Amino acid sequence: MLTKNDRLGKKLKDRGLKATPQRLILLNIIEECGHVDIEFLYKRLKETIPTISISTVYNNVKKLQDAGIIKEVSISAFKPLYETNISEHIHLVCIKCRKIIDFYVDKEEIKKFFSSITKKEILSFEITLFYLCEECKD
Amino acid sequence: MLTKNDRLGKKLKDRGLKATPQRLILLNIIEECGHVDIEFLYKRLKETIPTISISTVYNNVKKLQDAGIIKEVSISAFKPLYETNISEHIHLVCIKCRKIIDFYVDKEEIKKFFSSITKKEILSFEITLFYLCEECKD
DNA sequence: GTCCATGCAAACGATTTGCATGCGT
DNA sequence: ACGCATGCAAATCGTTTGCATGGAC
Repeated sequence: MLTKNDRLGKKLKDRGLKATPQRLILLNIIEECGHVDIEFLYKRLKETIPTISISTVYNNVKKLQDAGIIKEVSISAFKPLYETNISEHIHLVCIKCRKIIDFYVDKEEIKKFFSSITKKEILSFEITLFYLCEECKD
Repeated sequence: MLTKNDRLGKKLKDRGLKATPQRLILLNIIEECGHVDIEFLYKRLKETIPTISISTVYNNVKKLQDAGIIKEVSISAFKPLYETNISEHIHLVCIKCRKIIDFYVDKEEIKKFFSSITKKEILSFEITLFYLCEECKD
């Protein structure tokens, strides 16, 4: 039975990165909170490690990105966000509360749909859909 | 018969913005070049108006965005880009030469497709597709 | 002992703001 | 004459870098 920290530590070591407390907590925050920006990460990290430096946050986010452990999300009117979800999915954004949720799709189905529309071989995609979530419909 | 400047000037005045030379040329550059960043705009504007200030570029880009005349494009690994195209379309990005082209779609068809997949009423979308363009296939 | 990550401070780049000037109406 | 846009400089914000320290292997 692997603890959460063991699992996150393994994730890091598998890519040749040391499993420091800073990195474990950072990964944990991203996993739990979904789509977070640098500022949010820094604030949350400081709760556990009050001495953490903002440069450590930036440096680690970049390292984890390069290692393919986290991914940057670009959505207009949002700051760059980070997520641990590597598998292909699309984002659903509520136009009112701005909450972002992941929606898993059949990657091949999406690629096929757009290949047929564009008459080009689509290799990958970034898709954000805007809607009004249940809570905001009231 | 409207000249290009008349047309761009009207676009500005219709939204309550003055049609200054800086704004007319800025709009003209975005229209001609498609997806441009601030730096590119500034360099190109200086060719015609050598005294133009970078703050004028920033301020005008923001004003035109607020007025709905130009739109910001967010794509991972790209700086924020601006386009005059307001009508809904998707972006095709070559993974090799990074050239971006617009592809016009039937908005309703796209919304219907994703509404049926997600079981939610999709109101709008931001879609970027990655592919290998003809020139780069060699 | 070596390597790498950290925290701090300084540097840097991008963007915003305040203000004096000047143009267009 | 008035209001807004401009250009400049300074201020600010976000991000990166250099470096000394310290911990893990």
